[in-house]
Amino acid sequence: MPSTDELRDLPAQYNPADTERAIYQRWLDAGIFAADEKRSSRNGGDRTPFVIVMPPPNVTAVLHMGHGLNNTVQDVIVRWRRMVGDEALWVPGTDHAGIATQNIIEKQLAAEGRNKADLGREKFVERTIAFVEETGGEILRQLRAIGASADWNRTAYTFSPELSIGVREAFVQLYERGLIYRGHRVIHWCPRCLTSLSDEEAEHDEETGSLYHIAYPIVGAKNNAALTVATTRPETMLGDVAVAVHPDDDRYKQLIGNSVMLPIADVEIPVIADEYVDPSFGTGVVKITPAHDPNDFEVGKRHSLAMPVVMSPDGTMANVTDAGQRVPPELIGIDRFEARVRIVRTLEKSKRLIKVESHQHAVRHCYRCDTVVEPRLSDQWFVKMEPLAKPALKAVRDGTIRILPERWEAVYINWLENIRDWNISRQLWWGHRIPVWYCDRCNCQIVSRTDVSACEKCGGEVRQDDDVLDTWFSSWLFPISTLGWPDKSSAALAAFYPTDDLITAPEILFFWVARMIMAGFAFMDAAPFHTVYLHGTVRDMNHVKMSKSLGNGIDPLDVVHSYGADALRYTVIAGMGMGADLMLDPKDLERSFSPGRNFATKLWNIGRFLLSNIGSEAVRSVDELSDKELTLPDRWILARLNTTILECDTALGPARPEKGKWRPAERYIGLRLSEYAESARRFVWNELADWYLETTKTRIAGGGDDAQVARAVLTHTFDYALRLLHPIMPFITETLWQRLPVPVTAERCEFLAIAPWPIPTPLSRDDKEAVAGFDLVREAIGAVRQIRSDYSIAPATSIDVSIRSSRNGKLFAEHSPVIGRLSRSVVRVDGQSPSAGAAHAVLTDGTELIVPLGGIVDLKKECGKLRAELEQLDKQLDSLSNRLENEGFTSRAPAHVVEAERKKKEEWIKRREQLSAKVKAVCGG
RNA sequence: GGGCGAGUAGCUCAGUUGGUUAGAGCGCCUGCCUUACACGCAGGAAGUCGGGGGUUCGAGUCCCUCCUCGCCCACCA
Repeated sequence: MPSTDELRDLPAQYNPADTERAIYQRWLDAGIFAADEKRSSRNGGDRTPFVIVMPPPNVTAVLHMGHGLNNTVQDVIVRWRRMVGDEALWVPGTDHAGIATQNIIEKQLAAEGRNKADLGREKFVERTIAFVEETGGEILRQLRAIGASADWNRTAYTFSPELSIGVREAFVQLYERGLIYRGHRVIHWCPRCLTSLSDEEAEHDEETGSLYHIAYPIVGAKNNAALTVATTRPETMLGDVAVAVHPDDDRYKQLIGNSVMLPIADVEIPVIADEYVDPSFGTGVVKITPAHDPNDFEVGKRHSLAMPVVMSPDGTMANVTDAGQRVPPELIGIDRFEARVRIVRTLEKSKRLIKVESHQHAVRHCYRCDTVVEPRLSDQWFVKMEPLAKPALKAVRDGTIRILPERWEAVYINWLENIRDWNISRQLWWGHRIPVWYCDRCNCQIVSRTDVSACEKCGGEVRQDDDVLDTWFSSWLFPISTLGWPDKSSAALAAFYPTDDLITAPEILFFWVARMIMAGFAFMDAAPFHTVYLHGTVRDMNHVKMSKSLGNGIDPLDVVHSYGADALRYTVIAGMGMGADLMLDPKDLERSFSPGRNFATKLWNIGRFLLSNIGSEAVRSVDELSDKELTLPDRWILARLNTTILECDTALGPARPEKGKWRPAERYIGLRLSEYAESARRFVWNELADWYLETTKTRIAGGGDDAQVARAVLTHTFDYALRLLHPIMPFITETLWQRLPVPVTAERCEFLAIAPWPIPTPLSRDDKEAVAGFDLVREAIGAVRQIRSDYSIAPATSIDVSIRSSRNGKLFAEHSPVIGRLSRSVVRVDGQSPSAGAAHAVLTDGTELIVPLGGIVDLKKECGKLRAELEQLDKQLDSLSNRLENEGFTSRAPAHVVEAERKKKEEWIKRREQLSAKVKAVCGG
């Protein structure tokens, strides 16, 4: 424990930079973030486990506000549960981020004037590993700066050898269950990343394009008759193998079975009938390009059409497969968008272009590089999703899993109900290689958990599939793989799976959250967590999402440096309603973060007052204080503390469902972190600091037994306040708490971070009476302050206040020193009657306050103000009376409402009397 | 095209099952460096609750409709 001198030497200004790092190190040294499997009740220990798995940031990422928000929310919850006494585990980790990381290395190479082909696959992967080793994990180090209390011993990486075992296991298991298959179909292809993408990775973007109407001459028809097709993508027409019309479309019925001449390519293609065609759109005639459009692919399959591929993987025109010489030489090698322009120009010249309409449509883009994706026929590995989706749907429907805010549950359900198979193969070099080997000799395929060096059947040479798995194929296993799966005897898995909360942004609900739920059921037969909390997005003041590329970002480390981690955390938590976006001003950090810093400073100064006035001598325990010893303010603040603890607990809600499933009543409550923060802040600032602390000054200065009581209550209250605030502002609360004098009887727990979460103290006292009593005292102080302000009485001018009270005379007499001190007045109880020329105030209990104003103020002006106030009150009273006389109201409104209105009327009448007395006093006569 | 959310004080947002004088923080105005704190203290101004219609004794809250913004989903080329 620090010496008294040390306590007194608390610097006047709190400087987070001086202390945060050291405190964090002490937490680490003490191992308080490390969870122990043996202590988990699931392994026979005495603590209920509470587990959060961190959404692993990309291994190449640097900390931005989004991470700051996400991880602060997680840390607040984990710290709360740790204090409550759970065996709290927060599993940190990073994601190897296939495409994203590969893109970075490719950019590096490009800057060196090279490309990945120059290096070759092996060298490229080596280089990427080296890069990740050097820079990866930086983001996890940065998370420590904001106080993240993760169990760093368990830091996971989706591409580590341990987690890779799980990836293979998952693939093989699903394959064996018939849920992974190789499919030949049109998928989303990114011509820049040169890989296929899943449906989720190809993002829709609304764009204004053109709808080109093109004439395809009918073969053998007279007068150059033609069918006009409408398309947004003329460049794919070279791959057309038919034009389709609706079978019932009278306009075209008779042409079915005929042929048309495909312009430019100059090949004959049939006119076919297919229900897929919507006669009311465009011309009612659709060109069918099976290799470059998913719908056309289906049509092509139905009609057994050829599927010529007329574009290279990089998006340039070429006769790739089954295309013959459809692409004319002058277009070969031309980029698809340039080809579109040239084709349109050619059609125009040959009068085949009928018209061009402006057209709104959604175009899909690569979620990593924003390139327009190209639908492309290819062979890929798919996961059959419907069987996996079933239990995941049921879990949310039956309350095994809840999603907050509630509205996301509908979005989740809608997606799963319409789920489509998941393309998991990527034509990349960075990622988990697909565990499939091919033997060209006997033409077989081997799917294996371990590397295969020779064909099982013929002993021939084998080659592994070139493709890698979608990054999300490893991330979806994170809750189980980080805990040891597929080793089902893993102690960690037994102790900590299923986990509890999953906290992330809605953007990855489908990418990650839904798939984790499916994986949980598929591989562990249990939901991975019972609560999904989807928080908002960090935006600037124009509501634009913060991003480095837009330059509207805020570097959390800058904020930590200038304002402290606690200020950052407080701002993020207090400013964020359930699921709502968080607005911060990148151009004015002061505006965004000063409230948090100011609150930290407030705490610091309460601490300074407390330590310099109370010293480090052990205080008495509040449990031992008798009712008689406690003063009114003591009882008031203790009652307020109890209320505040309850408010915080209510806002935080139940940590887990009672019997494995959320009951409707509790399903959508809790995790209202901003309400929790606000309750704690209001208590500390507006009750503890503004009122209670002020009342202790005279008592502590007075010495004696009562000073000891004040010391004890103040210390206890601040102690508990620090506990309530610790999850939000861990650094400053720990710093101050470490120096708090401990009650004589208590055992000092080493760290606030593991000190017990407050529970309301059972008070034998009549709380209600205490609260009402001290509220009266506060009201008296407020009344005098109001008078001083109304009459512009300078602080230096001392005024006399007479208090007349029949019922609460004793109360005011007892607290007149406090009233005097806090209202800067000389207070006399049972003073004179109100007379003209005096300010007059009446408290709710009827107590009168009289302040003689002789020579101090302009009474005339004040008189006018008062009369206006009286008039206003009369009006309101009138309308209230009318309501009560309205039979519709008295007969139809519930009795308690009518009763409440009657009571209110009585109160107002009373207030009217008081006000007219005031008018009389000030205005005279 | 389908679905969801939002529109309340200058800004960011609370407003429980309808109950009658709509709240907080920041900002703003006034006065104070009162021996924990000017990163502070005290006092104050400020809202036709997006528009219109309806139900009701009573609507920010329920219903209908329109407007504006945002998000998610989607194989009409």
